[in-house]
Amino acid sequence: MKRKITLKQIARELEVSISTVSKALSGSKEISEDTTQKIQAFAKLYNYRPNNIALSLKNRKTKTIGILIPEIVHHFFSTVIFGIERVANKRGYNVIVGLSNESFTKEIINMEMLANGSIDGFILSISKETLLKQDYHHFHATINQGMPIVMFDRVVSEVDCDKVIVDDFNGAVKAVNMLINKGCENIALLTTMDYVSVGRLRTQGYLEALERNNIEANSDLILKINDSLNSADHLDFLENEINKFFELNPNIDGVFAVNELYAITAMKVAKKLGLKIPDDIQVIGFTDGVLSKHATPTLTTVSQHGQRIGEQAANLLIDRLESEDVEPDSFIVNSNPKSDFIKLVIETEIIERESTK
Amino acid sequence: MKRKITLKQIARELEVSISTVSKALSGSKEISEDTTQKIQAFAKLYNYRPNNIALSLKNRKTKTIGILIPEIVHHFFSTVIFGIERVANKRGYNVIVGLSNESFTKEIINMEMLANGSIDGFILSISKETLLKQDYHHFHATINQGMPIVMFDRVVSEVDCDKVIVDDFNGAVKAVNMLINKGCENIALLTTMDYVSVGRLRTQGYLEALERNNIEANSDLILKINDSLNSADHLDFLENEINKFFELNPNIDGVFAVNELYAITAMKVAKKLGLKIPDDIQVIGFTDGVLSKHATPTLTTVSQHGQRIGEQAANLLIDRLESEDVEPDSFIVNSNPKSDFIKLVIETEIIERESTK
DNA sequence: ATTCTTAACGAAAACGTTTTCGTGTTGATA
DNA sequence: TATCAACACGAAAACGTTTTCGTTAAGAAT
Repeated sequence: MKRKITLKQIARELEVSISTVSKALSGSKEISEDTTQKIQAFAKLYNYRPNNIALSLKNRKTKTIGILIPEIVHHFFSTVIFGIERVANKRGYNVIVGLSNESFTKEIINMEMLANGSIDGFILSISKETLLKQDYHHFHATINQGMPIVMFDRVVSEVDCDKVIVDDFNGAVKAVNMLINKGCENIALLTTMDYVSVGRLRTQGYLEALERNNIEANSDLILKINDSLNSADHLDFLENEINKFFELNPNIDGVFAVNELYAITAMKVAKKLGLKIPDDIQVIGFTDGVLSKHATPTLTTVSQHGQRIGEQAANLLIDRLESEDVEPDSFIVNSNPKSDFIKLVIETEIIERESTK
Repeated sequence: MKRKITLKQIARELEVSISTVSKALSGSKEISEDTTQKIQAFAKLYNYRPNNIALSLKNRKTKTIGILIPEIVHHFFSTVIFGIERVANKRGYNVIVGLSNESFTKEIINMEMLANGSIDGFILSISKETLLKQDYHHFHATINQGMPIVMFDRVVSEVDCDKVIVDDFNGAVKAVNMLINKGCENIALLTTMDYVSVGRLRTQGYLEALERNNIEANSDLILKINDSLNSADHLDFLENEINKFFELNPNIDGVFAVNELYAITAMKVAKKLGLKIPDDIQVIGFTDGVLSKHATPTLTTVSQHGQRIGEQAANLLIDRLESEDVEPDSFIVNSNPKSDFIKLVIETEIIERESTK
């Protein structure tokens, strides 16, 4: 087991100084042909690679970006990570991921753990608990320390930073419009509680689409589902809720659900009630995950392009990191700092499958 | 925007030396009560946190572990990451993830990028291309540099390191046994090409179970699917293959599939052919992912406990990392180095759902 | 013969820590 | 009064780089 070789060892072995070795390896013309040759050969032989940590310390930048997300066993989030990793890698960065598990405290701990030099900037999506508490001091703190943040999907106007969001509102409008165009007259909405902004926006889109088509919204057709309980119990609960809902409103001929799970559960319940999809009832979901593709019938859904979100977020962050190099402490008088932050809206796209006519 | 404060700045401000500050903050009794108080108060006020990079350089350990997996948009792998992150975090480690995208070259590049000081050790699952090429020099190289590796799921006997694997063989045996016990007489196997070890092991388990029950294996009932093409085309191709297969073998009354996708596709095809599940044909899959839970009917499947795999892998790695501290360069004469490596086998568990009687 | 370039290299600082080993002062002891 | 221990602190090395600024010697120019 041979430890990694360092400049110092090469220098000692070849009886030159550390600086000479460093220069020779970087091809400086300050060093003679002969010594350069000799040093480079030796380095190749021993497979010398500069130590990243030492470089990070010297350059005061780590070339790694921190991702902080609520959960990872989740199609949308893993798609975003994929996108981030793709461009990060291409641009010479590594990614280190932290999971908040939707917890405020874990979010803070994770940020503090990473903000002490381990990374150059954050890409994150806010945890549910943080959104509930509306306490954003940790974001402000790290931004104040000069560490840039890019938020995606679950963002918040109280924090000034670059953002990449899904056009939830228009995605919902498009979906509901499609249902209307395909002949639905009583369109139900399956949504979450309001504090998660994306749920709220999709709900608003639903209402907007109805209004644009001069259809009066009927609160009986809106089911808000409490998503606080987890997995195991949740599934039964969800099925029951939707079942009751459908039985109470037999006139429903279209369903717009704010996520995949609600949509396919609705399809399952509908089938059990003897309804034919898409003949008796049409369904559109949100998020183009694995469930939508493989459900029977396959689910028409609003795709959020998670990978693109990740790619854009990574580009925004890295652009900002590398622009900071140029203006060490801002030469330009910043007339309106807030306008500096970019908010990218990623358009949604409806993927038509079998659950609509 | 105030940059993070350092020991040096505290020292200058308080007119003491850097060493005094360091000692005071670590509570050394070498420093007087008074100065300690003063320094700690000042540090708290300015929210001092030691710089991780500097610590890493000094201690020659980064307290972060590198994860290298073939893909991340994949239920099993993200579950493993979840498990890793959980114990890593608990034990004071960060995780940095790299994606090989099943490519040999990307696997190597990623390893080299991380092996230069960024991490203390690897947890990885081998890419398909690497398995095909059977070229493992990069694993040997990093191990030789003193960087420990823990492999999971897709492992290989040629590399000496800790391993955490699923009991694919017995999982398959159990599944096929269950089908037999539930009355199936013509059990089909849906599997991949042999070079992915897990596919091979599950196939062997299938054969073993038949043999144990004195049922002669029938090669007509085994469908090996070429999984080299990706996603979009793949799905149609898969459905066609299985369709042909079912039509050619109308006597099939049980299906064991080596993954979720094959299983639910089989169910879909079966339903289209007018077969009732589980009455006419029973199906068991492998991997307890989101598809199994939400398919109609829900799928009986062999759960691999991805989270536990991740947790065990992380524990193995960290245990090894922290034991190395004690024996700097092994005092003990290692009589049999190979026996030092641990191979954990995580038992599978069959989750019974609606696709079996 | 003296000054000036230039080539080729080395010394040292810096990044932010921790830790070992001084060093000076104080009060007590012989 | 001389010695000693204890106390409180500082200097410096070390981790592995890069880079700035010497420094030396040789050859060219004056």
